[in-house]
Amino acid sequence: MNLKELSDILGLSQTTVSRALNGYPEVSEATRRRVAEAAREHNYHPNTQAKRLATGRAMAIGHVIPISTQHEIVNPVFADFIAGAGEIYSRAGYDMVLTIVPDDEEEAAYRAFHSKRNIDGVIIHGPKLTDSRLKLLDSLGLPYVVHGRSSGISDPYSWVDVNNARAFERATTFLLDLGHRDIALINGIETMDFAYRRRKGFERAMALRTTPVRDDLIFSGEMTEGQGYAAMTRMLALPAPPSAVLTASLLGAMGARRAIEDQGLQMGRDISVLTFDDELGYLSNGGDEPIYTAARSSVREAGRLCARTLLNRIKEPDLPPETTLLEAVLVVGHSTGPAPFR
Amino acid sequence: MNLKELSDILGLSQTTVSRALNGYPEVSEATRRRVAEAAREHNYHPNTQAKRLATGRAMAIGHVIPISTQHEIVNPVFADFIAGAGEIYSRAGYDMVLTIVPDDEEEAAYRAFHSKRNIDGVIIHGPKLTDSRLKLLDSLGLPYVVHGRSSGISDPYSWVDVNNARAFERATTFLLDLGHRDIALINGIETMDFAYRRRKGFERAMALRTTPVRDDLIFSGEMTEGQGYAAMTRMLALPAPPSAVLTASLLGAMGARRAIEDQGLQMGRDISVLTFDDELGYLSNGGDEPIYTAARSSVREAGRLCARTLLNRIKEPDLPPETTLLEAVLVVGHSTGPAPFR
DNA sequence: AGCGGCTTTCAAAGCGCTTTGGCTTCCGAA
DNA sequence: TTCGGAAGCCAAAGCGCTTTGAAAGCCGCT
Repeated sequence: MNLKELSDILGLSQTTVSRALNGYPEVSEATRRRVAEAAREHNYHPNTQAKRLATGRAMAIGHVIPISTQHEIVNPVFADFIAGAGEIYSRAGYDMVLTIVPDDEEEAAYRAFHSKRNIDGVIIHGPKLTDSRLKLLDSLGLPYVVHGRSSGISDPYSWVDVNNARAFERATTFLLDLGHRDIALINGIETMDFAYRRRKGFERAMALRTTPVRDDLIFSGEMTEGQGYAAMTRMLALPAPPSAVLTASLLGAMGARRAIEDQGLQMGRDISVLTFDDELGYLSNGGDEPIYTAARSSVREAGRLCARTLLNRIKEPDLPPETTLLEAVLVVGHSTGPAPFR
Repeated sequence: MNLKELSDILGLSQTTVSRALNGYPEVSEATRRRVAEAAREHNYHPNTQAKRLATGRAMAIGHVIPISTQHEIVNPVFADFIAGAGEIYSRAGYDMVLTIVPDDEEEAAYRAFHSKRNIDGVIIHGPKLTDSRLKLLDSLGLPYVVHGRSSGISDPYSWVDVNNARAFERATTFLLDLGHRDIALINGIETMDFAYRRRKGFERAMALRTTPVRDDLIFSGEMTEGQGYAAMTRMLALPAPPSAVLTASLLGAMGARRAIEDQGLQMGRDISVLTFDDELGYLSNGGDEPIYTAARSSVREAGRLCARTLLNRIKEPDLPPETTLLEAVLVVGHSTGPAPFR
């Protein structure tokens, strides 16, 4: 059943039927109803491809999901981010198209998106300190919104980000207030903007209290359970181990906890752990009462916001860039306590 | 730059240029080279929408990802599954389009896929015991491959599955051999086919050794860390707690471990834990030496296989259904040991 | 010279929609 | 009674590609 057949049945022109179904004003209410009725009855659904060709809009948003080339890891926050964004897309009638590429082929993926003209805009995930993708997309004229920011880029662009610096500054201050001085940081990869900002926040809090940052208590790497475990194990073996640790993800915190308990120590008493919590659906930080003290911000909500922002930009391309800064909330769990005497 | 412009430049017809670029034989090698050269030089890329409309093929595969309505959880294995499938799709020039829906709207999502005609086939995730989606897709004539199986469906269909029953039977036997008799099962939701089969495998192994299955040691629910923790905690509080537990996922096992250690017990000595391990990138089960004894099977590889099978079916729709049964390998870690005396 | 059979190229007809520009009606105002 | 304009509808021209059916050119053969 296509438009032609339907309009033949109705004894109307394709024009009128098309207009009736798409809510244009130059159709009488009576015919509009008649058309809608017939469309339902004959189970008519416009062919998406034809519509897209005729309108020039792809009605789809692209996401390029990089796979870490070293470790073959897909960032686990994507699932939740996409769940949030997808909700908005489907409500607006947009498709979500995903491309999964090794992280050194990302640019090519964006180019392919553009030259195949099968999407109307993209979300940039995991921006680097100075991310070359922004320039690329600007030059291609492809609307985009960044999930995160890119500190090295001064031109304005649209983004949705958590105030990572502030979150880690507050988290660090929280630990300092508890008397900790040897505070470790198990961070994400610091070429990533979010990790860089977190480090800065951490350093700022330490500096404000004139507490030295110890190089041997800083780790930067992929945010997995295994890395958290390995880093924590190494630090606990130091002559002067930390009394508290900040981790960049709940998985990392779980790894750190495992390392702590492997040494016969107890989290929250012997070693404090404070983590960032993206509120991933399958990895909740306890129920009503959090297990880990954490800076919490929902990545799913960020997905929703990114999607809304992007759809706006596609509708009104000439609007100035729109930015959203989310604040993480610091929730207190059982993983932190006063610094023990040494 | 479109086909018409390019062919004008070349002084050839659109037909010839199209054929040259698509590798049809009725074009001389000389012109083919000339055309390819010009296409590169003028940066010509065919418009995907137009191509799709003309050929009637969408060159895209649909995935419907359900969100648990009760718990708002996106199954964490999807990320890895999709990474595997996406690899195959992009190599074959296919797009991957995702729809995220509450799990009670799944059927509608498939219908929408079909009536919008914007995909050539779908992957069915998380089949139920008797999954209504298969009938639906059959009636729509939409090619599909099931990741998993649906025990209640007798008509043949294409699937890729792990031998869950066998894996859990072997795992259970492994624990029985270590002297365990009070073995707990922390399973997935048992309306899901994979969980049902795991339970069957467990029961079979127990029956073969005439060991009673205790109802109070069976839990079925969402496979999260929190659920694993809660279930294990409850079981440890029983008058006769289990000496070993089978969990359906690494996250569940991590939760169980946390519960065990909360009680001051030690995993592998006081309580044995044996888990299913989907080899998720961000959740590795230790490095060379596994932490958890586990039945292991890569969900990413399953994604690759599903994708290949589906693309085959799209190319050759009349082929009889193709099925692949993967065997999980049992790897021994530190989470299991002989049953302690009571 | 004429002919059948290749090879190579082309014009034009789709694919199923949107949208432009124009054509009828019909009504109220002049 | 005429006329302007609004309301409602339509034919046809795209959108950029593929594919059908036909034609032109060239070859060796009789």
